[in-house]
Amino acid sequence: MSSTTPDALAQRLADSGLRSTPQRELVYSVLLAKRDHPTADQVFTRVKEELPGISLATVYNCLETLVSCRLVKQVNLEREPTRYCPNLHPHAHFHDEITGATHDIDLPPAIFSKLRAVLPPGYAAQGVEITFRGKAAAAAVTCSEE
Amino acid sequence: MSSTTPDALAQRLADSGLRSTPQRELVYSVLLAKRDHPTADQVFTRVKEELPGISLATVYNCLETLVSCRLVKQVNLEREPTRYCPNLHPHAHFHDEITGATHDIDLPPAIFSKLRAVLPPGYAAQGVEITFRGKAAAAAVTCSEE
DNA sequence: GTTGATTATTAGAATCATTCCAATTTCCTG
DNA sequence: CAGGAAATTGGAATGATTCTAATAATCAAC
Repeated sequence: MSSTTPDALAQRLADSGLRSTPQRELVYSVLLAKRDHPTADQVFTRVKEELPGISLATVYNCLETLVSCRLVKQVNLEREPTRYCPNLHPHAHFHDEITGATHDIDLPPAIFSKLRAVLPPGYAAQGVEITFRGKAAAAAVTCSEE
Repeated sequence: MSSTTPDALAQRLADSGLRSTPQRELVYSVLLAKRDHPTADQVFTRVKEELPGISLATVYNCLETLVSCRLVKQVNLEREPTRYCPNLHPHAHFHDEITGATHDIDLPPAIFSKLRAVLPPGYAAQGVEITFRGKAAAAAVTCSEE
């Protein structure tokens, strides 16, 4: 599992010339603590328990900062609110249509060469995003669970 | 190529107990005419040239109707406005980050079994969505071009 | 450690795609 | 034609996100 600890945050921020702040640390630790792909609003709710004075704008700012530091990825499903994911491994998402939960699916590196093969010549993909929709077995557990 | 003509529309609508209207036909023909994955707003602009009195709400309604008839698919990239696509073949999307254009990429059926294989037991995918990001060669042309 | 300059946070206003609403209008069916 | 269902319409409402301008925290040098 990606051993990206909250401690790593200060370093990453410094690398980008940014400061480590209580808000940023808390937002990041909330993402690490419960990897259920929360929305900004859900992060806001969780973070407020520890830091009641924080504002939603700050949560958005912190999330944006974490994304720009490449510590967190955004996940967009349909037109729903953006979700945030601290899993940096190459992975796909499985959107359970029954529960609404989103699970991470680890991807073997081999799949990427197979996918690249479907691109016509001249297409240079810098990234791929794979999203499944369907039903997940109740007991199913991968690298991320709710 | 999918030979879904505007004529097929009336039949599909009837199958769903819906009426064929000038607005619906025009919206659909606009999608067929230029397969560049337009947004609702872009469809609105194109449709107004022929039917100046049409309202944006109607365009949204028509698009929604076409989607519910399974004649058109929605494409969501990041948090950008929803785009509409009359290509019913299984296909991926390639989002050209330079031009902003979205191209269809035909998918060989084999890729689906490979993708299904990455799912842990218990996960039943009903659909997959694959989106590439990167640069497309200028001359690149697939089943859909701008 | 005070002074500035830079960077963060904040509350609330603004934006923008989309949906909702209530009021016509259109279209069948009898 | 009359009645009723289905569509369309303009405008208001929604909701996630971004912007703005003001305040607060932090850092670097003196």
